[in-house]
Amino acid sequence: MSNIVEVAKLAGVSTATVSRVVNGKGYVSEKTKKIVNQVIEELGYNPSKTASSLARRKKHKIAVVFSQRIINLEKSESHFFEKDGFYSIVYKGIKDKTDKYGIDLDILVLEKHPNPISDNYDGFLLVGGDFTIEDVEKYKLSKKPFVLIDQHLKGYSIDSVVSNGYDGAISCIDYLIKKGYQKIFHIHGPLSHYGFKDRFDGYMDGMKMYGFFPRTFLCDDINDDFNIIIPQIIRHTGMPDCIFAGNDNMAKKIMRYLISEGYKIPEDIALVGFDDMLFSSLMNPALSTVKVYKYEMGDLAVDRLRQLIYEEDIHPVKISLHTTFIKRDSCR
Amino acid sequence: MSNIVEVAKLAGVSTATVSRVVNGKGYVSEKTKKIVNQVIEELGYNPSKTASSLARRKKHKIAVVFSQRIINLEKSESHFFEKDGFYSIVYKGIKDKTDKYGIDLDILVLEKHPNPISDNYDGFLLVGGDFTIEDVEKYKLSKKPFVLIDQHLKGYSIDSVVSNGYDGAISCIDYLIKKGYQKIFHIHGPLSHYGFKDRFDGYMDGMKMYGFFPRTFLCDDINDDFNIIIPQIIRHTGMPDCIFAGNDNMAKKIMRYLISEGYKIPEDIALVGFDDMLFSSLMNPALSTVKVYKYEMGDLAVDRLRQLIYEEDIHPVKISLHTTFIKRDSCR
DNA sequence: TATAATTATGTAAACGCTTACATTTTTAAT
DNA sequence: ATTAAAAATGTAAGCGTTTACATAATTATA
Repeated sequence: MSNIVEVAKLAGVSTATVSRVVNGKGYVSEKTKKIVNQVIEELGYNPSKTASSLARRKKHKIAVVFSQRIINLEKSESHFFEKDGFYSIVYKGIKDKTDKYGIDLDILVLEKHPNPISDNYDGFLLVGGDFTIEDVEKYKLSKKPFVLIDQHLKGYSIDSVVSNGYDGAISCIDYLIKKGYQKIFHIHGPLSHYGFKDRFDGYMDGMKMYGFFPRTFLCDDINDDFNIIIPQIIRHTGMPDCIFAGNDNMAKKIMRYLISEGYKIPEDIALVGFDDMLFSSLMNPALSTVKVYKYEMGDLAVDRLRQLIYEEDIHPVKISLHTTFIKRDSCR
Repeated sequence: MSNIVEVAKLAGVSTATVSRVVNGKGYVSEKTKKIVNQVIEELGYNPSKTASSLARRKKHKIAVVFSQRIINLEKSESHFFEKDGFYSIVYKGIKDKTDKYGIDLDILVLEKHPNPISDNYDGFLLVGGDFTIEDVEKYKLSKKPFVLIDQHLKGYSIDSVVSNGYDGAISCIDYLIKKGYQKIFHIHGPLSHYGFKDRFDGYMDGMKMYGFFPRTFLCDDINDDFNIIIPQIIRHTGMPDCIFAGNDNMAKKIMRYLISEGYKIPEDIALVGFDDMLFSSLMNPALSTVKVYKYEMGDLAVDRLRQLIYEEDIHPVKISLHTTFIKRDSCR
């Protein structure tokens, strides 16, 4: 294994210069850049990450933290995710990007991981709506940068990458209303989850914008039995002409119920989801939904975290990825 | 973050001594050991892995390599395994042990991983029967230690951790014969896989030992349709009174066929598997099998690799974990 | 053309450990 | 009591980078 000294010697420059061309920062003339790169090529020089880590005081290693709930949800137990889950795709975006940058990645479970574990990582990716301000405070104490994915805490200046559910919901409602739907119900999950809250707000504003009466129903998106919930809602509030579900998983369960009760979709009742999961286009009828860019969320979050780690005086931002309404067969 | 120098200063010793107590090697008196540990405790000193890696020229990082076939087999696609597969449990053994030692672990796919990737790892764990001598030669070239898991290449002095299928098969055949079975057929997978070969040899020797005629049938354990294979075998060779399958997965498929054809197990025909998978005890009838210590294979392999990495002049060994016959309901 | 600003390169001190080797202390052997 | 061996500790040179700072070369400006 050749090292930076050999390269420097052969190229007739100092190690500092080699370091500069390798890392692409600082002034280097084109001429020397070329020479150095040539020597690097010849020697098959591979900079030592370890030495670099020591000198830079960076480990080139981050952790992605999931809540136990998410891990269970995506059915992992001993190792990891099924491939089709929402967060599984977010994770794929993360993993591909960290691989590309040569950043090591560990998976941590929020409820389990010991404190202070922060010594081992340059930063954290906190994934999912379960993160509370209390959780986040702990990471703040660690003085290591982190970014929230698919969660944002109102009133706190915390870096986050989320999907723009608000505008997605509005464009969806907009479409539905223009198609003549009037009694559009919104069935959503816990509003402590940013995703649900944002979609909720979009729905509300969308309905009000057109002067329609919004009707929303909170449920436990994971544990509730929709065969019980839906008839309850209908009994209390009357029959909607369209149900706008908080996500595709809920929409799936709702559809199952509706079909089992003999409703025709979309003739008797329309149904729209949110997320655009892999299964959504395969449902029968194919589910109209609002596409969330899950992979891109992961991808962007890594970029963001990298900036926070390697650059200084970065102002916190909330990155919101636009969503797109996808019309399929479950609505007119 | 405190460092070794602070600890040394406070403890009134040299950094060398601190290093010795931290790593538990070299001479240190009990007295100083106590003092140093106390200071470490007080300061919450956490040795820098990075610095240690640099000084030791070790990365504290290994890779576990699976073949694409195994990954597919255990249904992973984007991330990783289902939890119940054979290699999934081996992996769990590996993961727990590396976590314990603070060794980083990467998963690589044999067919995909670029060469030379060896710079990034201290060593390799090569998992599964798909590894050929050609594959292995590549790792030899890298000059990094590696150990084969669940595979052993005849005639080569390569470190490996396998299960003792030979004695397991013998004890199984021994049991069956003593129970009066005489026409015991063995249906096995490719003999290039050490596991199958070893069990095969055990079966052969066990049968011969009692003077019974062995009958063996090779099949593609993954792709073959047992609804076709089994009747073929019976037609050609006559009806066995017991089938000894190369592994539980095959036994499962065989049982499915036999039951569909109306055979009573074990009254009409007995069936025994190998591995003791999670599902085996849940089958109906519960499958008799030979338990393979999968978790322990992973666990031991890590220990072994660690020795190879950190100690010198280690003589190569083959570690063979004894198996145990488990009598359930699928045989007398 | 002289001077300032910009760009290019080099020097050398970190980063936080490990370890070969040297030295001192303790224990054992005679 | 002397000497040898074993045990304990220390010294200091690495490990392979990065980077603050200094210096030199080039380009722009007046």
